[in-house]
Order: sequence, then structure tokens, then C-alpha cells
Amino acid sequence: MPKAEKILEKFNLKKTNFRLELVELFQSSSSSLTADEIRQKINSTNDKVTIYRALTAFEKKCLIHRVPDKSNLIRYALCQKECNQTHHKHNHAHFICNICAKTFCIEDIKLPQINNTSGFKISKTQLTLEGSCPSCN
Amino acid sequence: MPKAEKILEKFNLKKTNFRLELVELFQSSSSSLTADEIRQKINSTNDKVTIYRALTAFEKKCLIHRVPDKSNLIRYALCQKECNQTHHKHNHAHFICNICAKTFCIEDIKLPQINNTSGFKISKTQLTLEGSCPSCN
DNA sequence: TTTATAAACGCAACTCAGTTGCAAATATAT
DNA sequence: ATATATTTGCAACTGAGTTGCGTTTATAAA
Repeated sequence: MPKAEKILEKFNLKKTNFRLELVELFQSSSSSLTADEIRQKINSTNDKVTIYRALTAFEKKCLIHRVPDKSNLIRYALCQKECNQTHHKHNHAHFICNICAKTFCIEDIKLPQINNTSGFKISKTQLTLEGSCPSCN
Repeated sequence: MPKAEKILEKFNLKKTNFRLELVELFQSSSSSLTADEIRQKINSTNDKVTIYRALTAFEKKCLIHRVPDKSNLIRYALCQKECNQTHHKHNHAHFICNICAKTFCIEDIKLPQINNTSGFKISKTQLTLEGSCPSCN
């Protein structure tokens, strides 16, 4: 696992205390995070604007990606190591736990190949699963 | 196409002017609708609370179902004729147009069969496609 | 037809996630 | 040491969706 500093460097982001802590938090999370969950878990800031702006910056640089959420919150997870500013591709499924409401990236379930159909041009495919996660069942 | 009155009757909902108009609006829409889109298209009320409560009631009775939305809005589409209060099953894909932002139900794309994996118990599968819709391309 | 009642309506006020503006602070390059 | 762009933090805002409550109305029962 690459160190948080290296990652911020790689993506041309400043190494502030908060952003280092945020990268480390994402690295140590098995599931995805909302802005509010981040605020509760982090020490170096308590300002939601700071958190939202970091998330926007991280997403723009393809360090993190949005994942689905049951209650329509914005929820993020770390991208794969292969992702960078020019190459950004995810072909994994997402899993939402109906008990704890967490969302997980499931790398070993690949997306089905769907072809264009009756006038719809398909450029992206998302597969979202629901049920109960390992720690809830 | 069954008449709106019949539908409200079938689902034990009162036939008010607004709810009749709402059912007809859903029937005549090729894509899904948000509360705000409904407010703009409907004449019999201008109150958003009335709209939200009708949507909640319709959803509870399985007359409509939620569909994904790019900007995390709550978006609904009519259920299939087979759906009722005891039997409610959808196995179609959803398509989000990246140009007009509408969401469509794609009945002829069926969901892949995904099995439980490494501790995750899967009870529901959702397949969401993105691209450009027939009227946008 | 009248009456009773549960469902539906409409208004005001609220909640809460996410955003915007702006001035102050700080990481980093020169 | 200095300059510059990035990041931070506060206050105030936006806009989707919700809650409370009193009134109205569809429907069923008398």
C-alpha cells in the first residue's frame, strides 16, 4: 500500500494534515464514506466545506470515485491503484448493505457486457447489488 | 392501456383530480419523473407536499418504483402491469441519458444472475446504463 | 340523502446535504 | 526570504425533501 504522502504527490495535491489524514482514512476503510462519516472520523478539521472541497478535488484527480448510496447521499471510495488523471476505469460491481447502509466495491464481480439497444447508445455500465454484508450477517 | 381510474381503484387509492392527472402523466411519459418535473407538468395542484405524499403513497402500493438519477434526485417510473401490492418484481435495466438527464426503464435488457460472494448475501440486483437516449442522439 | 370517517390536501415552517463567497492561512516553488 | 496558487474556515445560502396541523373531500355506511 503506497503511503498517503506519495499519493497526494502523485495527484499534484498539497500535503496538508487534513488531506493526509483523509487519504489514510480512505485507505483503512473497507467500505465507502460520506462527507458526514468523514467528519466524525477525522481530527484535523471539523469544517464540512473543507471536507466537501477535498472530496471534489480528489474526485477530479481520480483518486476517489462516487459509489451508489441508498439514501441518495454522495458517497466515495478509493480508486484502484491503476487509476490516474488520464486513465480512469472501473469495471467492478458495488454492494449496498441494507442493514448497516455501507457501500462496498466488489472487485471480483465484473460488469456484464451490454450492447446498444433500440436507439440507446450505452457508454457506461453500473452494477449495484443489495443485501447484507459480511459483518452484518 | 388501463384507465387511470381503474388503476387508482385497483390500488385502493382515492380518485382525486390530482391523482388521476398524476397517473395519466406517468402513463404518457416515456421516461421517469422527479417531484419537480411533475409540478411543472401538472395543473391540478402546485403544492410540492401534495406531490411528495402522492408519490410516497403510489410507491408504497407498488404503482410506481424509484429509478436511479444522476444528481441523486428521487425519480419514479410506472411499474409494470403485473405489479400489485403483494407481487412486486422488476428485472429490467435502467438507462440514464447523460445529455437530457432523463432515466428510462429498458424492459428488454434483463438483469444478470449474480451469486453470493465472499460473505456478501445478495438479495437484489440493479443494472444501470448510461449514454445518450434515442431523442438525444 | 345524510352522515361518519379515513384519506388527501394545502400552507407554513422546518431539516439537512451540499454550495458559494470571501478573507486568512499555508504548502511549495523560485 | 518571497511570491503564488492552493487550501482552509467561517457565515450565509440553496434547494430537495419532511413534518405538523387544521381543513377539505372521496367514499362507504346508515
